[in-house]
Amino acid sequence: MKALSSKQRCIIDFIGRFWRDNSYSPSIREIVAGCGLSSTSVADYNLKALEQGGYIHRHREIARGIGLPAGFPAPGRGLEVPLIGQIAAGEPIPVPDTDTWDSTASADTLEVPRELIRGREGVYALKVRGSSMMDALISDGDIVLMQHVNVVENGQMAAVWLKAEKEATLKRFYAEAGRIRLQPANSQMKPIYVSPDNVEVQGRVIAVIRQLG
Amino acid sequence: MKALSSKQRCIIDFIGRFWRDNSYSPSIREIVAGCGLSSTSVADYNLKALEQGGYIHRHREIARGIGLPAGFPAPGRGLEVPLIGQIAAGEPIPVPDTDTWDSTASADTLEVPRELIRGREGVYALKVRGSSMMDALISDGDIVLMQHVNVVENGQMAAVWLKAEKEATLKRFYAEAGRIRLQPANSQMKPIYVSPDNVEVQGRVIAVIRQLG
DNA sequence: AAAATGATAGAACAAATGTTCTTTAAGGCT
DNA sequence: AGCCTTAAAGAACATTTGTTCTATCATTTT
Repeated sequence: MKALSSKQRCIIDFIGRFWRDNSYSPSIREIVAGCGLSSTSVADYNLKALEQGGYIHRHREIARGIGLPAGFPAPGRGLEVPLIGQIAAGEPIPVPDTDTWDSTASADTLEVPRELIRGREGVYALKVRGSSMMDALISDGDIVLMQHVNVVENGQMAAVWLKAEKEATLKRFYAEAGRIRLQPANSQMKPIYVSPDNVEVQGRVIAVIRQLG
Repeated sequence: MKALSSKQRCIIDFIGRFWRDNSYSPSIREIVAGCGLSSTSVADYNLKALEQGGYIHRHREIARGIGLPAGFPAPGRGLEVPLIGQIAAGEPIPVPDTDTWDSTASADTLEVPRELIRGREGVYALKVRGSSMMDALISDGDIVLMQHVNVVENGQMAAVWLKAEKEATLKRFYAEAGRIRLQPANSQMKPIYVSPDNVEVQGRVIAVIRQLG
């Protein structure tokens, strides 16, 4: 299997983008336009190569019958969010830049139901490592779906970075007079009080997914 | 908005089925064949009505450009599982019949990532009511993804029905000599020992989804 | 250099497919 | 009955769109 030419790379990307936007495959001529090709035969030529390589599935004689292998993002269904790393107490979270948001740049992605995201921007996923979050009903191996925000409402579960302690943790966030209360979800554990200068909100938890067995 | 005629019902179902099988929309003439219509104009006539009712989206002049609203099952992406009810201690779980498995018959469905199901059969979802499962890191409002099985391996989280107590609960399941140990996930709670005759496994938990904020 | 292979162009063809027009039938309503 | 709306038939039409054929140019191989 040979390496993809830049044209072929473009074609695959275009098909993926087109699928994302329209829920159906582009026609040959739309590929020609989208990738700046000069002729439908050039598109056909490269599509044949791509099909042989298993990058796409073509349905002969069927209009807009180009399919992408499973695992490709589809509109209206699940959404792909980047799984950007793990969170464990004592380690910083590598939050990606919100401006240059590009899920394809991330090594690993996770498909999640659209209902969980509900149109929110800047959503990413973290894998929880260690059982240090057990007090928040989150255990080792869970996936937490995060939204990258700098400010959260009172009572929301958030990933906060404690500058002095150099520690990231998941806690419920309460802004009180002159201080911040970080409340574990477990009533048996006492809240932590910190100065507003000391905390940096990295994102808020919008969902938890735990896979068993 | 008027009720759907049987033709229109058939058309929508056919489109959905076709989408499931082929990853692309059927052509008008395929709809004609699939629903036993007599002419393309009949299909067009009903498709216009369906579009007006918001049941489908049509892209004019685009071959196979019929789209279905979000939430419809798509191949290779998420899977729809029936959300068949709630589970709370003391109430029975209405486990559906495995033979007549029909997710469309269920009132509510949930789309879950394919990775969570991994090809398993008989998967359904339950909404957890009450905080009685807190000891298993599952709280009120969580969605538990269940697989309908009659026997589980030791240590797996399962929904068990205690015949004598007439009570359903989520616990870790351990078959020991002459008895069954039902172990809460929380070390502060003591296990329950019951007779094998008294327990009926309703399914095992394969994932937990918690939605916040 | 000659031949072979890979890639590109342009055009034309044929099939697939959405659209529309006319006609007919069936009820409902005045 | 007469008139209207809804529904259906059938055909024809116009685009869209996949496919193919031939010629050209570049690159590699012999």
